[in-house]
Amino acid sequence: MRIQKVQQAAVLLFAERGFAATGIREIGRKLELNSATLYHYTGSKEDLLVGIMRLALENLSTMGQSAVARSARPIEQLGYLVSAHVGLAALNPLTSKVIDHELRSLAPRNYETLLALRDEYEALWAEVFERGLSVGEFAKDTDAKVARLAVIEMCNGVANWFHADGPLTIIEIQERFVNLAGRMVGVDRLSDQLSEGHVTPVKLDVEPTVWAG
Amino acid sequence: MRIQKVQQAAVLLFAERGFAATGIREIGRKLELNSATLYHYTGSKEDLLVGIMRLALENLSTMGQSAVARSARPIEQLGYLVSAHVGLAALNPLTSKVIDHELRSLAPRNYETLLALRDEYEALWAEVFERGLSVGEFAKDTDAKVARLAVIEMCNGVANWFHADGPLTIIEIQERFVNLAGRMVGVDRLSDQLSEGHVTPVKLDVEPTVWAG
Amino acid sequence: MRIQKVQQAAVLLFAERGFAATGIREIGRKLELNSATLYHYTGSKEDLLVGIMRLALENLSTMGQSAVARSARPIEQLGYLVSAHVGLAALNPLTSKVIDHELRSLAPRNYETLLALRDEYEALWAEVFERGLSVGEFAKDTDAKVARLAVIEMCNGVANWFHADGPLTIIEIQERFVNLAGRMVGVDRLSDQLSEGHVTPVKLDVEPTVWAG
Amino acid sequence: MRIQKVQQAAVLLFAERGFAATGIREIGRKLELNSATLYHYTGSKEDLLVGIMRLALENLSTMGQSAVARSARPIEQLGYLVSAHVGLAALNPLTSKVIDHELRSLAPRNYETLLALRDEYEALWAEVFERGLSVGEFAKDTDAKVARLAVIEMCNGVANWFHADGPLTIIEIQERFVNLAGRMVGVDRLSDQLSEGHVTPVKLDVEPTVWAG
DNA sequence: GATGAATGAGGATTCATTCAT
DNA sequence: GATGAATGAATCCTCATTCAT
Repeated sequence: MRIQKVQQAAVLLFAERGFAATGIREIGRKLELNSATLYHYTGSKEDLLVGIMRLALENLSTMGQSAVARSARPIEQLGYLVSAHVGLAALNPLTSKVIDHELRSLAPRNYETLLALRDEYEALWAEVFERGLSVGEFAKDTDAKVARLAVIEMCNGVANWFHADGPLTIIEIQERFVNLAGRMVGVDRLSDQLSEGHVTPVKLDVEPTVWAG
Repeated sequence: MRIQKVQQAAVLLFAERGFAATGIREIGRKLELNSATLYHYTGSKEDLLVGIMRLALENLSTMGQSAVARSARPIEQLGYLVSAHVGLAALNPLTSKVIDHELRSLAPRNYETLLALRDEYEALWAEVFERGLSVGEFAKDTDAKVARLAVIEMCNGVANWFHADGPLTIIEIQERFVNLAGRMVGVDRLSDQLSEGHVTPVKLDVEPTVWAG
Repeated sequence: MRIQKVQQAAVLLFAERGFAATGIREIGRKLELNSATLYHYTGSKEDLLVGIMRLALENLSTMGQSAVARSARPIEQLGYLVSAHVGLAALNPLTSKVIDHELRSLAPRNYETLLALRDEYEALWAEVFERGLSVGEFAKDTDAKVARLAVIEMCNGVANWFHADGPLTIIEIQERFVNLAGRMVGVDRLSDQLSEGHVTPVKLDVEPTVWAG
Repeated sequence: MRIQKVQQAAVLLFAERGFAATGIREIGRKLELNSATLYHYTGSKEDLLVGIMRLALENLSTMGQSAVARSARPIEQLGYLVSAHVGLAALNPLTSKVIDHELRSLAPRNYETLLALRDEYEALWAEVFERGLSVGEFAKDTDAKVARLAVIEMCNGVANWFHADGPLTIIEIQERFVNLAGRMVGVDRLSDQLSEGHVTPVKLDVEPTVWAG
């Protein structure tokens, strides 16, 4: 039994019912483990959540930096960011739900730390939008902040409805979302402009493997 | 003390911390009321949530129908839907968060009922996208389902960041979002095509009035 | 609305579920009355019980004294006591259950008072058994105390199973029980020796009228 | 701490104050245990009651079958049934009170199950009375049903007043009750006819040991 | 008489967590 | 690593009762 299994069980339940509504005993039950045993793997229920979120947010941030580094042109950077974000959300939907919804469940100390991680990530987007505008690659009438928030939120949504056994592959989702985002800033068929192709997402260690049925 | 005040206090806390993490005593404390007294106004904590969500979802659904009824052209219908949805989310951000996040907190019976309400609403959008494509008003390469989910999710996001005392008015938000949604289906400056102007949102009875400070 | 109706509703519920398991609101509901209104009729839930038990026990005691006064012979006195007790239990089964089971629900002060009433009544029986033995009307090998307790308990039992719409009339029950009690002290067909016939029981004001169906 | 101790504490309190009037905290206090700890031993307060009643009723039923099996003659069978029942009631008075009074405290599901157990036991008595009459061992004018109910009820009563430190031993109680029951069906000195002697009762695991003082 | 609103105390139960084994 | 027993605090909710209207 490894910490990873514990985190996966936690992610599954946190995503499904929420952190507050999930009992430590439920996590134990899912692992066929006494709840007391979980305390060999984690200091507290909140620590478990923090470990999950930190890993996911650090991954997201790193991925974002790589995405931006793929090109010097804001429009392409936007495409890679969307591709990476959507890829991560589609391949790790449960973990993505957790980072989207459970920041508020953290005690102040942890909240600050993890919020900083997320802000760092969002700052990448902000810069891309600002440069896209100043450089003139984005439509002039774009509101950088509103557009940024809209794009990120629409990408987050993927975690809510994407299913691996659905009609679309992850690459197809990425393509559609890149094109949608491109259009939002006035660029058509942005997907075609990504010379490196779509970002291949990584399956996070904390993402549980759910069997389709 | 009216049921409305109870619902507003509940919305405030449910939106902030989540349903599961909110105690009935906290709601009472916010109202300076003994927790037992709350049970004069509601049958249970879940009933309180159901009352709130039903009202909000019914409102959303009605609003959506009116929006669609404003025009026969899918592209305009999309604009009005976005305008209405964003308007509601901006004027009632806390209630919107609750309907976005707390469906999962409901027991099966209530879950089904309210999910049906939301599905009814989303069906309006689905029809608009399908007709927009078949009629040829939307760009041919639009994926109706993906685009619909993306647009709705980006509109929902407004509830997460909009503040009445921020730099933008509700109408400005509506305009920007209508334009973003228009572009997503290949139409520029959709806001200008809405002959009736933007939908004026209604402040829901359950939405608490928060004082900016 | 009279206190009597309140007492009847209370007896019905106390007999069915027990005093502790009956809520003041349930009594109100049965009367289509707000629970607060009940406090116009009684000082407290316990007062309600006390009123019921006092009336019933006083009735029982009075009835017992009359029964004993009907004859100077212990064996006939026993017959009349049984006839009276069984008659009361059969005509007022719910109230009888309450006095049999709910003494323990009373606070010390009330407990003492009502226990004294019941003891007074049981003393009548004790005297009859003692005189029956000393006078030689009861079989010599009778254990006065054991027989007395056995007879009383078996009579109490009537309240548990007698139904007005059952196959036996109250008089038939009385006859059978008088004969059983007679035999227990060695006298056959005691019922035939009761020159005054069976005691006609009184329907207590607190006994609810239940409709057979 | 064993489940048995928990059951004993529960029986003590349930017998004294009734199930509904007994708090889970009181049971804990009696055991010097936090009330939460009780939930390691039982699923709920009602489960605790069910466990107690099931054990007692199964014991009663088994004992009744053995009693009937001791002889082929109904009159002796009656004697053994009374001996067994009274013996059990005298040795386990608190548990007996619980099974006599608390069936009504059970939720429908449990109520049915345990009522069936009790009915099975009472069916043994019914058969004995019917055969006693048909075979001609019982007085011809006996009303089988009434006599049966009277005898059982008078035996149940033992639990209400018997004390181990009283003047009579259990065997003496058994003898007197067997004789009383015999006379009720027209047979004198039935105790002398029980060739196997009185039934030796078993102390149930759930019966608390109360120290006389 | 009657009631809606209100409450403090307490109901059963579950919580995250600790610790000796 | 693993667990059963244990607990204090908290959970939602119901209790009997009071009181202004």
